[in-house]
Amino acid sequence: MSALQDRLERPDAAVARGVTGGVEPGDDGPPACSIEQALQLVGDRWTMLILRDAFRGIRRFDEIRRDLGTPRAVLAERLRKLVDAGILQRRRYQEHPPRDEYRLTDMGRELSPILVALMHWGDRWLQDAGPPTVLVHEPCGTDVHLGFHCPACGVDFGPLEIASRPGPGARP
Amino acid sequence: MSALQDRLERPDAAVARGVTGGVEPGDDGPPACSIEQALQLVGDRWTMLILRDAFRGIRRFDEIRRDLGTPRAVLAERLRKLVDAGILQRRRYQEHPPRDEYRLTDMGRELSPILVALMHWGDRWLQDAGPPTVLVHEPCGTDVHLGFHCPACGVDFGPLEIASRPGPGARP
DNA sequence: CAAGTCGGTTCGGAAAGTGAACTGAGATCC
DNA sequence: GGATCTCAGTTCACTTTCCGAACCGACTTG
Repeated sequence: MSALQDRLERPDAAVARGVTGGVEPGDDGPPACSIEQALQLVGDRWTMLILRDAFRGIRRFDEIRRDLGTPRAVLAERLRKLVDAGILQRRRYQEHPPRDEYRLTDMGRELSPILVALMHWGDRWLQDAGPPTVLVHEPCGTDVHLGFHCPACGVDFGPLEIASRPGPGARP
Repeated sequence: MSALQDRLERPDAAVARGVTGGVEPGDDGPPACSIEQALQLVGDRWTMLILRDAFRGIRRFDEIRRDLGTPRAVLAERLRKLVDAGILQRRRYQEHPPRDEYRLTDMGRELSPILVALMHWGDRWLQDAGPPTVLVHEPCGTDVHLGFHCPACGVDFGPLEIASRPGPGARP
């Protein structure tokens, strides 16, 4: 039985020590868990949708606002936060009148697996008419597959074969 | 130049027609975009953290509450929502006193790529001391790799090689 | 029978989200 | 050259959600 299977089945499991989290009494500094830290930046409905738009090539204030219907104040605040975090970059695209747009940085572009994973999950469980959009590997046109792969074994696998261990940045 | 590269570079791009989204004037029914639909269920900081805990084997009300510090009312509401959606299942684990726990369904378990993608991104961009936790392929102990893979070409690739097309469930 | 645990609900105040109106720089129209 | 338009916000009043603390009821343990 795999480690995840174990966690899924054992009612009294105190397993999975690896993933740190929770708010300890003397809570100082950022949370140890990367998921929690990531969510502090992008774990918000509007933020995620803004990023989806960025991947779609929608990057001007009013364009985003029209597309999503985000209240202006919220959009301005979220864009500020994303720029401060280094996920978006504000760039002048014309001088007269001066206009800026928000484009993904490398940091932002690497969020794509998260968006793709959300999309695949939504396709599979929420869309009964079939996926409204499919992503393809452009050179060949084959449907994009996002999954766990082991370079050592050369196999694809599912969540049940995953185990977690403390990493180099683990805290005492 | 790839389709995504195109969207990323062209300032006037009206590309990426595939991914549908936005709120059309006579907005009826669920959004066409799977990302948006998925976010309506799991696009919330607490919800994501509750799910992270579920993967860690934390599944009782008070256990979650202690771990995350979620206000009771919020936790109760989120769990209700997740159960209604079919992501968690409420299951009696003892009769005296009657106690239930919340465990992942298949639908919930398939959220793992989203959590893993969040974790990897957080590890890479937010944790300068190195990842606090690493996920390994249990049979061999190698670090888990989550990525885009093309079964036809047999290669791994990045977001720049992705193109989007209307799928079978696309709307007119 | 008193105290404790688990899984909630209820409540009042604080924070965040929301739509509408306003601003201000520049372009365009007539 | 004045009126209007666009873009990218800010400000404001109002509503919704969140939050922490208190309470509750079923059951167990001492």
